[in-house]
Amino acid sequence: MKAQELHGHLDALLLAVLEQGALHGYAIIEALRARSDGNLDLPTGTIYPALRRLERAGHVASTWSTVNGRERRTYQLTDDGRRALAGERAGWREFRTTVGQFLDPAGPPPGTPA
Amino acid sequence: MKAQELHGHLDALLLAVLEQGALHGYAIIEALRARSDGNLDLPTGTIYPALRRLERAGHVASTWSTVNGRERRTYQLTDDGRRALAGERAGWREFRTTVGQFLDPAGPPPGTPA
DNA sequence: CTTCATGCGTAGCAACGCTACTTGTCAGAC
DNA sequence: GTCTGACAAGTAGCGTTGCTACGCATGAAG
Repeated sequence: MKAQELHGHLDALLLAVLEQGALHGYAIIEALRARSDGNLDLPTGTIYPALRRLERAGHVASTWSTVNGRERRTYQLTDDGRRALAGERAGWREFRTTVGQFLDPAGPPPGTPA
Repeated sequence: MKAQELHGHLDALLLAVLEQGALHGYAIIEALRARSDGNLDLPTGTIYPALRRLERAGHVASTWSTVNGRERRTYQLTDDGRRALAGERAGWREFRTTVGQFLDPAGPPPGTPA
């Protein structure tokens, strides 16, 4: 899929991936690819700057480690990040509903129950 | 809602609004606001350039008319635009599913049935 | 010894929507 | 008579964001 459309939702995806456990950048890329059935194949030039943004924002924290002589920077969600993720989820639901009113076939999307 | 997230989906929204009949720019803004329960309140600086993009792309065609001494530019979907809208709908569904795999609570989103 | 997977990173670009502004008519308030 | 506000169109310039295309380094495999 054209990843251009991700605009503004990438941060949420990253937080969601890290929700299930700390990962380093390279592993995040693979996790995104795996969990999306290969639909999301994001280049490093997208991920690394995004992670630094998230760190600057306080949503994630990073720690360096060396595995097999290779330097890894492992990112983990902070409490602030967890809160941010909740907000992103709410925002996503609203976005999805709003846009869905125009692009989904008629009938209320049951993804937003009650 | 933050319209920033619209990035890449605005064209689809515009095509979807025009699907139900030709409208002029100002009316499109009101239609978006109405059909989204006020969630989508887009400024003219967003709509007008977008419509010109769509026209340049051949997805819509415009005709001028004067109503009550006020100049109106009415946009209507072209056949090409109708095809584009179908594509946008497919893209939206894919996007929604992909991102939903990360941001929606577990369980298959019934918005994508079968 | 060279290639490939792993792993991090930056510089510069392009796309897109937003803010802020301008121009103009008409209706209604003052 | 004037002025405000809804209607109606438009542009210039900005900021954010993701992408392309690089560079650097290690370890394993051929």
